[in-house]
Amino acid sequence: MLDIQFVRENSETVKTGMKQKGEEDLSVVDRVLEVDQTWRDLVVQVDELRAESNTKAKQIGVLKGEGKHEEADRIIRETSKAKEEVKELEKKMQSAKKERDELLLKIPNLPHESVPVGSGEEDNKVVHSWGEPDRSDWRKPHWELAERTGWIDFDRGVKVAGAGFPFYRGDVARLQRTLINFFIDEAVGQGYEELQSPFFVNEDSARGTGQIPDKEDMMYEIARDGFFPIPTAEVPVTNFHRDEILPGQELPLRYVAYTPCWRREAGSHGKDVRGLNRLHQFDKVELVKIVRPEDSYEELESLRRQAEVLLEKLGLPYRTLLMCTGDMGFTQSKKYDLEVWSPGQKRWLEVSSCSNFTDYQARRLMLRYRNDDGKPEIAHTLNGSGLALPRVMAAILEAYQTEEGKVEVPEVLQERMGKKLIAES
RNA sequence: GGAGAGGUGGCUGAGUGGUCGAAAGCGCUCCCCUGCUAAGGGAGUAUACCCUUAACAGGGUAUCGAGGGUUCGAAUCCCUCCCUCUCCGCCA
Repeated sequence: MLDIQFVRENSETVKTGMKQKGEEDLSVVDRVLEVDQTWRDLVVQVDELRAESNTKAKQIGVLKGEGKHEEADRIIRETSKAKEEVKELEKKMQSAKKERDELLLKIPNLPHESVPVGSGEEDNKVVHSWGEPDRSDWRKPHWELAERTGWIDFDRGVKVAGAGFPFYRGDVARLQRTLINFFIDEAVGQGYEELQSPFFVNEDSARGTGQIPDKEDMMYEIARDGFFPIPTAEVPVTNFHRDEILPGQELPLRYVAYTPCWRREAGSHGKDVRGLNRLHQFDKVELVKIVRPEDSYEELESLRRQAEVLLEKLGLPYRTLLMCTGDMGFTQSKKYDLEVWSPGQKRWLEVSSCSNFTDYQARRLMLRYRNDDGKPEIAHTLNGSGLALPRVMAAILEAYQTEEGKVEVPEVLQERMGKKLIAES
């Protein structure tokens, strides 16, 4: 959420940013300010009343200590009246605070000035591209290849779990594991700390990174035990330092974590989601950064670069999009999407999304650091996929397939993989 | 899963109804002292919010695992939940 103080002082800036992000109801800003004022008035009243009764309680203590019981009883009688009043005002104050914060959560993070203003996909800017997309006609989409060879077993996945839960077999399973290791090792080589996280989180964590209440439908829920299977490693890893004040010299913190991800993907079916394009369970290597506010946009560039290099090393043509204001997420101030070319489908597939959340996410997490003045300050958080596995797998299968229906192993993986060619098993 | 013990500031740890946001020690910061080092002396050292102020700063409120209750007054008493430790059971 945004800093209430900032909203108080910059309501017009907030509205402008909201409009750019495609929010229609700007009245929420005024309502926040209104309820905030109500709350502040109540705080003053309650604090005064409490100060008064604190003073009296102390007097009573002193009087009783001195044995002046009658005087003490007199004050007690006075005070018990005020008690009711405090209770009532406290209730009002709490509900005003709650209302204000709920409204505040409806205000999105504001876009950075470098983000193109626009309303949809068509306004996203291609800022970088690498490699030549292969538009020849003979390449099969990965699902045809995978089904025919039995490398990826969608049908048995349906039997055992459901649609969107495939089995990977033999060399393709091995290729996936090799890719995961490759991605992690690359990040570790760049100074990221590897983290193995829980795959389930509690409600506080889901709330911390904003899955609740905005994106509840995205997650599976294990209601009986109060867990949510993670939709992305962003959730456990960013929550790692929730409610902490980090020593300033520890920043920037950079983490890399491999996890499976579970997403309900309610309502998405059809051609675009065939094969590996969209799954209920998939693997992802995620990069998370916790940085000083003044560094966060620079850190976003290096984060994006970290992800881009992986595709280059794999020899997969891709392009990088700077998302426009209208196509950005609620909590993001700036976001890049990396799209790999899928030569079998003749389309771009999103394999990474690198975002700067500035202090928006960290405020909710109470994730702070001690700045150079020794004062606690909200840190900035960033994350990006490096990379999401299924679509990279799809692109590899399609781009590296041979006319005999085999798949070459990308050179950078050959040694780790222990082979150069994946043949039908 | 059963039985018991416990959760206090950066850390250790005292505090079982009143002047306790909290003793003491350690750590940290600044100052003094001492040729250097070590030792010693003094001061300071949580977080959030609100109010006043141009600012420096000052005042107030809340917070002793979380939430609720009793009371004029709760770290201290009661209830619920969470977590940690010990023993037993189970288990990769």
